[in-house]
Amino acid sequence: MIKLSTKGRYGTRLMVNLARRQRLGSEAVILKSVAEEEGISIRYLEQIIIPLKINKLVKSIRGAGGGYCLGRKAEDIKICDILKALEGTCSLVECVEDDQFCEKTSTCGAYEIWKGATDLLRNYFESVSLEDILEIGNKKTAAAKRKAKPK
Amino acid sequence: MIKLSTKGRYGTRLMVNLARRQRLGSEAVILKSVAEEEGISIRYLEQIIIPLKINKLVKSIRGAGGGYCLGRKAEDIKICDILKALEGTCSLVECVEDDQFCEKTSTCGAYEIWKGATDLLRNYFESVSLEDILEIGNKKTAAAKRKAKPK
DNA sequence: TCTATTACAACATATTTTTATAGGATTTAT
DNA sequence: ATAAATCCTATAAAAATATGTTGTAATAGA
Repeated sequence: MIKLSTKGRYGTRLMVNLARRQRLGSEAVILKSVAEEEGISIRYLEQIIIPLKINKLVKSIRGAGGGYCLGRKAEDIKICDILKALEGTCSLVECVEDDQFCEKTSTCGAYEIWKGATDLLRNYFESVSLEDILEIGNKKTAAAKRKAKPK
Repeated sequence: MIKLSTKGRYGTRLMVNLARRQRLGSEAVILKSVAEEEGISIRYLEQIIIPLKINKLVKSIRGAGGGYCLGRKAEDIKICDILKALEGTCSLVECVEDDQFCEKTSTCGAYEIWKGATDLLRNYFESVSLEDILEIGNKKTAAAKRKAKPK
């Protein structure tokens, strides 16, 4: 398994959840409700959302009646932004980002492979926004409805 | 970091090393020399090579003068084969491989993203063979030589 | 046949990172 | 004031990442 960590996965679901609820009209979304909907421990989400907040991907409103909302428009938040905030980088291996990391990069055969794969991934994650994901979700739901109630 | 584990990384370097030495005429390559060349603990390589052997990506020759060699031609070993042997799968998340893994896949917005990224990666890793990597390495070396000794 | 070399195996141990839970402090609307 | 939230710190549990030890088995070459 080329592992996308739980931080990256849960954090993305958190952001998608926030985007969806915001589109449906919610002002501030409380983390507890996200935790329940997504089936993730609220204590863990609290930790995960910190870097999202630091990177201005979400804004927080403290106190009663508070919660979280997106830091900017859903179409301006790319998956890559989320992963970068949570995992440090969007790449598969350190050496692709940091040429100090390994002294063998100039002779390493595998390097070119990790570079190629990382570029592919980064391109993809840079191209997809939260808005795009919501659209995909809508199509899925519509398709499911057509299947359930044909004609 | 979307992490490619050390098993996957070291294992790939091990295989590339084996392929290169084999092309240069070595019969059996002893693990100790790979460990030294790659700067990886031999103890760890011993653990990593076990699944490579089980999956017939390498053959072992026991006893004095023994060592390891590729299980088949370098052009017939794809990166994907190596990663599958070492990491179980070539995918970013469990749910893409195993629909029993998470009950939310039908409604999960993020699912389509992980699926798309995984397909991209798999395609790429299925397309690159050890032979291809050696060719890339040759070009790099040639380019470096041209640069060092121009005209 | 003996010896050195090498793979193979089964553990044990240590360190670090990831994953997750817990308790309480702080802020704020009502 | 109180309840509802975020915020902050500590700790626990599990997995990944190694390293160490003590062998056994196979084989080439002297």
